[in-house]
Amino acid sequence: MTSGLCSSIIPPMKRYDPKTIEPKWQQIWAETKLYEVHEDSDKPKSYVLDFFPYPSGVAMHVGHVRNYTISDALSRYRRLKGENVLHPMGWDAFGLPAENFAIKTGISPRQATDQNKAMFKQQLMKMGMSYDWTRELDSTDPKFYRWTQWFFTFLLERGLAYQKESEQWWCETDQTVLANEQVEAGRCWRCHNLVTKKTLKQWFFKITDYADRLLADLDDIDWPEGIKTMQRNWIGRSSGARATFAIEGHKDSLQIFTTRIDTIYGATFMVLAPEHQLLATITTPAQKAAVEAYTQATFAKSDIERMETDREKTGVFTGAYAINPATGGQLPIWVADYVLIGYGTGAIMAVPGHDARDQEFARKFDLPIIPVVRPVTGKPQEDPEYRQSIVAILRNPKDNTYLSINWGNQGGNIFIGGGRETGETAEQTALREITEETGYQHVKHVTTLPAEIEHHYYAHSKGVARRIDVVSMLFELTDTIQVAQALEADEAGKFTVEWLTEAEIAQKVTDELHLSSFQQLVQGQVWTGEGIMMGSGQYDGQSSAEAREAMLADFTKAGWATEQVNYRMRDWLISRQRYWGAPIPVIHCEKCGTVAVPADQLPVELPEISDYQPSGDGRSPLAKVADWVNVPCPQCGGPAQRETDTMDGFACSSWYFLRFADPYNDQAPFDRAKADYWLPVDTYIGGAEHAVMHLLYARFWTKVMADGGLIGFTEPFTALRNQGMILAPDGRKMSKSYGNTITPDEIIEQNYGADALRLYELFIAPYEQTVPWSVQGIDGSSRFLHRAWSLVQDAAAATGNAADHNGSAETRLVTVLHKTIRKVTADLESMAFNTAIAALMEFVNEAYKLKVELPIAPNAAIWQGVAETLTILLAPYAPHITEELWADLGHSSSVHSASWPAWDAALIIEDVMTIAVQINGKVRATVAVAPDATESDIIELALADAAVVRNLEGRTPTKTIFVPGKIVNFVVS
RNA sequence: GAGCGAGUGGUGGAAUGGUAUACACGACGGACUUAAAAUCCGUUGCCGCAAGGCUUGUGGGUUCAAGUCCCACCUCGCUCACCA
Repeated sequence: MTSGLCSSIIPPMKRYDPKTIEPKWQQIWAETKLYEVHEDSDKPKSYVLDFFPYPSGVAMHVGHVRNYTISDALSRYRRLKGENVLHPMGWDAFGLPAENFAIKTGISPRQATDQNKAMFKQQLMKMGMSYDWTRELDSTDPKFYRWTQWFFTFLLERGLAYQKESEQWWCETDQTVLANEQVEAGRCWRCHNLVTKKTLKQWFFKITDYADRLLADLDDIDWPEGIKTMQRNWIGRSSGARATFAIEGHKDSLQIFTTRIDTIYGATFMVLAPEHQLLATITTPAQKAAVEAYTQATFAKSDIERMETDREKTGVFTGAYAINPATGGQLPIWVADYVLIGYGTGAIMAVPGHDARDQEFARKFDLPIIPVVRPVTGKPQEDPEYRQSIVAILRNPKDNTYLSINWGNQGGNIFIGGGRETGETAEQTALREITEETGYQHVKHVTTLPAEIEHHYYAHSKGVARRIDVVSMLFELTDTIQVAQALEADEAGKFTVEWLTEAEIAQKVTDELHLSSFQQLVQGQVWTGEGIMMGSGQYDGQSSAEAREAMLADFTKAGWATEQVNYRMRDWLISRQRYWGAPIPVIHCEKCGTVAVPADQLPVELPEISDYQPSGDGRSPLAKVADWVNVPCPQCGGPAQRETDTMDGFACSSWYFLRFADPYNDQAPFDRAKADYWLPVDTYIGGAEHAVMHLLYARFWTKVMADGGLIGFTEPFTALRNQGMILAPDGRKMSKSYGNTITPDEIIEQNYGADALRLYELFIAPYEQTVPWSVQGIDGSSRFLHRAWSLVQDAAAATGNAADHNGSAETRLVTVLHKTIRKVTADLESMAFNTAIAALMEFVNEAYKLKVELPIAPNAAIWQGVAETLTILLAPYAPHITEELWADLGHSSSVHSASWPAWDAALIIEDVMTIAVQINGKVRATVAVAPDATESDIIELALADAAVVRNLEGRTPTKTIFVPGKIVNFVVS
């Protein structure tokens, strides 16, 4: 056949039209139940889960769907690898937005939620996500929240849920209390209005009981380090001591918490939080008015004002004194708002010598500052030589600069320093060194640090390790007359004298001893680090760490101190004064007290109401529904009232991942065998914003369930991955209010289709990186799909089986294909989707070039095999087009049920290797060699290269580095 | 202020200590077209006509060899923020 005839007979190539292909396959997948999974499989299980989304009233944008695209690609890859993949989706649908919408419009939260769910699901369906929709969950479905309520009673029975009257964050706008985690810089996390405090009787979960395990188990899970750090900081474990201080003339004593019991000899006053109960009893009549005025003023301040950290310290003396149990000394007791009632005991011993806040306070109110820890700087060395030494900082008061010596490469800028000679005072040494090294003579002593610094260093110029005790002094220049320097031989000409400003010092002086001297002498900083004890009686000379242990042991024996661990984390406030949540399943009976609703009476269903306004008295709208509130007591049958608070939405998301394992169970929240089969979640994917809330709560519930024998594991999410945010093309966050959102729907509509969108979501950057969306960028993904389509369609349509073809082109094609399989496989294992897709683009580009030498039509057999592999490699990201191509290649089963291809290492070996030739580390030439060329062959070839000869300039290499397959490096002098 | 992360072309980005700038966007040139779009083929870090030289935030160090490892600094992003 001639080519002219051919083109008139062969029908034109089938056009790639995502708009017809995508809905077609979505329907077929649903009909054939392609993504439904069951436990009865001999394949290894894998559970890939997205964070539980809240279906808001605004459609998802391309940033939201990045999360689902990543997890879907991963799920599809794992299925192809032969794993039994659970990949479910559901709705975390309780919450304020739906309720506030109801208040505004009268549309019930139920109705709004159902609409939003439908919209979100529709969006995900159009994206071709491979969820097992038979397991879809809705946390607002009574069949689901029945079990959330069941867990509440489960916690109640175990003493892990309790009720307490306490002051709590209160959002006036949303008319509800908030958990600590939900207050961000003094504002409500939902409406961003300032929050206040309100005293209410509230339900709590005792998460603090699990603080140690929540901390320790972080070590064993594969989570981003940043998230683990945030959780560690949030839990905020600090171990220290609780100590009792007697109060002069009172029976009551003062309890304090400190992590630095070693500094107790340096305590010079005590501070109570303004809310501290003892204040009323210990304040003397003379100070009463002042203290009351202070506390009143404090309470009148908003919490946001009180949380300002750069505020000047304020406080008032109470007139009372405590006795330092270690020294017997008298310590004035002050009240100040920098001490927080919620942490420790709400009272501290103040050690202004070693705590920056206490020092700031002491300076302001002229209280004594006593150092009891000598600073230690530098790294201790073996067998050090001991010397006494000085650091002298000389200020020129005229322009506020400081004299420094620049040693260049030998150590940068330092101040004047030197060893003390026998019989010399520190001040004499300083004056001598200043004159010798700089020639200045007329200076006056300003101040000396009260504690000598112990410094360890290696003196390179003398070749010895040294431990020195250093007296640090500040001098001022009285006039600028200089005499000649008198330098030691090894110092002459090696340094220059420079006058530096404070800002320059911060940049240029890096020596720990000199910088620390400057910070303490000039900037008034205190030493908060470790060191050697002084002024502390029998503990003098011990390291601060040793003293901490010794004192704790001694003081514990003496009966006035005890070891104590404190957590920053508080118990989880679970009650909310809102309608749209799971009712707390509790009934208050006058006779029986607080009674849990029995399991067989669950769920406590939300009544339908028409008025969603909060009741205005700090109770939820449910309080207004009399026939729902008034019920007989489950225990005595007498008159009783239901609890009207509902649960925080985070209760639902603390266990939903277990329900996916067994979503239809009406006897239990889940069957243990099913839960133990599917869980823990293998890969959990979502944004970093849930670092401390959901992820901490879910870990807590999992541990409670494990302790209760409901499951056989203690961590819910083995691996966690955070996807980065997609910003709008303008670089700002996508937001309805900026009008810069881009939705997946509009991109699919513009004929790009879901596959191009999915591909671009993954190609745009590494998945964890924040990146602005590029409107034109998606063209590249779309073009690539069209090119892949043409290639595979050409192969599918071809029928030839040429015997006499281009063998070297075929080898090349197979080599490139197998390299691509290897690269794509490795990249998917590490979720490097962007480079996996780049490798596929390279392969298609290469195939386009090779089909010139090895035409497709007569070589159909070769190209069809290549096309099949390419189609499978592409399937995880572009599930629709690959399904269509797979069918056109003659398959009747789904490409998503195919097997992931393996690569053959033998086929990857290239027939020519390129070796770079370096001279002194610079690439000067490349040589082409056979893969089996020996080292000496290659070196000989390299030395013969014209560019190499020219650059060697007749020199003979003194050394030759050979890295097989990579480089040859000739070292010449 | 503290902790964590990141600085590579015009842009998004690539690179087990071994040929920096893969892949893509954009731009430019060409083919096809009556024309445009689409498509296909090229060019594209900087300086230079070229030979060649220079280049991964800045400065230093380790190494035969540094974007990569070490030290200091600068800038940006995120998180926490008086937690004793």
